[in-house]
Amino acid sequence: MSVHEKMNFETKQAIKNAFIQQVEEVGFERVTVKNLAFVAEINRGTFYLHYSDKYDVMEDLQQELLMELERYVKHVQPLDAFQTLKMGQLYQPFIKVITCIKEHAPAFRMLLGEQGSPSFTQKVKMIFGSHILDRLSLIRKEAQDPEFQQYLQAFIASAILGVIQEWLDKGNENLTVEEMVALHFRLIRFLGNVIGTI
Amino acid sequence: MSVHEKMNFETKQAIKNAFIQQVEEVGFERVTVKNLAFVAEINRGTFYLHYSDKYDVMEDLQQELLMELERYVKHVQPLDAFQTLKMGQLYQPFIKVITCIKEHAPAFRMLLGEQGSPSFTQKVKMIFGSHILDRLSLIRKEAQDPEFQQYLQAFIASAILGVIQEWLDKGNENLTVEEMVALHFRLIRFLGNVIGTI
DNA sequence: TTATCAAATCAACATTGTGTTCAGTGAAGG
DNA sequence: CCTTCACTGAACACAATGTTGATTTGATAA
Repeated sequence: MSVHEKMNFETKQAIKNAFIQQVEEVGFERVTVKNLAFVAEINRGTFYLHYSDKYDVMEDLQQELLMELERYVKHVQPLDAFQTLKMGQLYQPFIKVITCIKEHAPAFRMLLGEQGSPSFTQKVKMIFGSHILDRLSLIRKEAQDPEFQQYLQAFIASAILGVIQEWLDKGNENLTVEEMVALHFRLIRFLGNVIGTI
Repeated sequence: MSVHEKMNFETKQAIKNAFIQQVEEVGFERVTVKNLAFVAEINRGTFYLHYSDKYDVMEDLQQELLMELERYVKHVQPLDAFQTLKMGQLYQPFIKVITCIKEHAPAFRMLLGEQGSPSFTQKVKMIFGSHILDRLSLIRKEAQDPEFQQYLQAFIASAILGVIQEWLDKGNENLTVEEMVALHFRLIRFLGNVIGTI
């Protein structure tokens, strides 16, 4: 634990950036405090004035991003059964999620990537999955069965996050937020058609 | 590297089991060779006769499971556009995947879980995603556009794996393989309906 | 200008896990 | 009976950890 109350914000930020860079480079397990200090250009002792260990940095970073994600998702328009029937309304939370992730792309790319954290991925799914499910259950009573609801949420949230992960992998300049939304419309429409023919 | 050629198979197995148990308990990063040896009830030196470090164990375990998964998935009936039109045919690879994962539930639960490996998860998605996509592109020319195909595969494979992860979490006695398949039919039918009303 | 104080530095320390080596043990099989 | 071989146990140098205490830096404000 740190003894000091107020500390240089930029040092913490430097540590977090070094952390993101190092995890991408060697994977979380191979990150050492020694190397973090070197990359962040601080003394190893200074690290311990801010964090107790590398797990502490990881948690701080995840907390920061999850709160940011909540903030974005919460600012959707209030729920309304009639409005929800419009696709744009149903996907309001989804648009927010894409925007937020694009805003913090390097951190999300790391945490959702091959060297990232499964528990973080799970939490991200929960956050926007529950918001989408809230809207779905307004227009479909079937989506209110708790057992089914749970799997439905896992299904939809995983599908969307899977596409987002692919998008982050490619380097996110490839597609804009609007194109991502259009892509999802196309994917869902495609699936609907396939199902229709069977 | 190990010096010996033939070694006791049970010792390697004991190490792998200890590894699965330890990763679930403390997470991969906190697993130590010292503890693995203790849990597996072998001398620490003996560990190094079989593996060079804990990463080596992780890779061995992943290889073993990925090859097993390939084996299951490959044994599907040959592709045929007419047959593929039947839902059961389209989901042949999917049924194989569920069966294989259920067969090796403890290892998959660990590797696909919150303490698991994102890169392993990615590889599993690729294996069964590509098989499903092969079948889909037989009946839908749209699924042949490489750019779209890539995202479609991520979308479908992630959705299915999301449900499987949920199923593993709950303890897999909860649903049988047949019920899992039925659940997926229901999920896809549900989505089709929702899309239809928009 | 100078005194102050928080933040960062630097060196030293005990501790813990690593990976390697090597002499020894004990059971199975020719 | 004696060889073989997986495994044991103890010792080793090495590297990263987390902590401590003394010291330097630099911004602020009296």
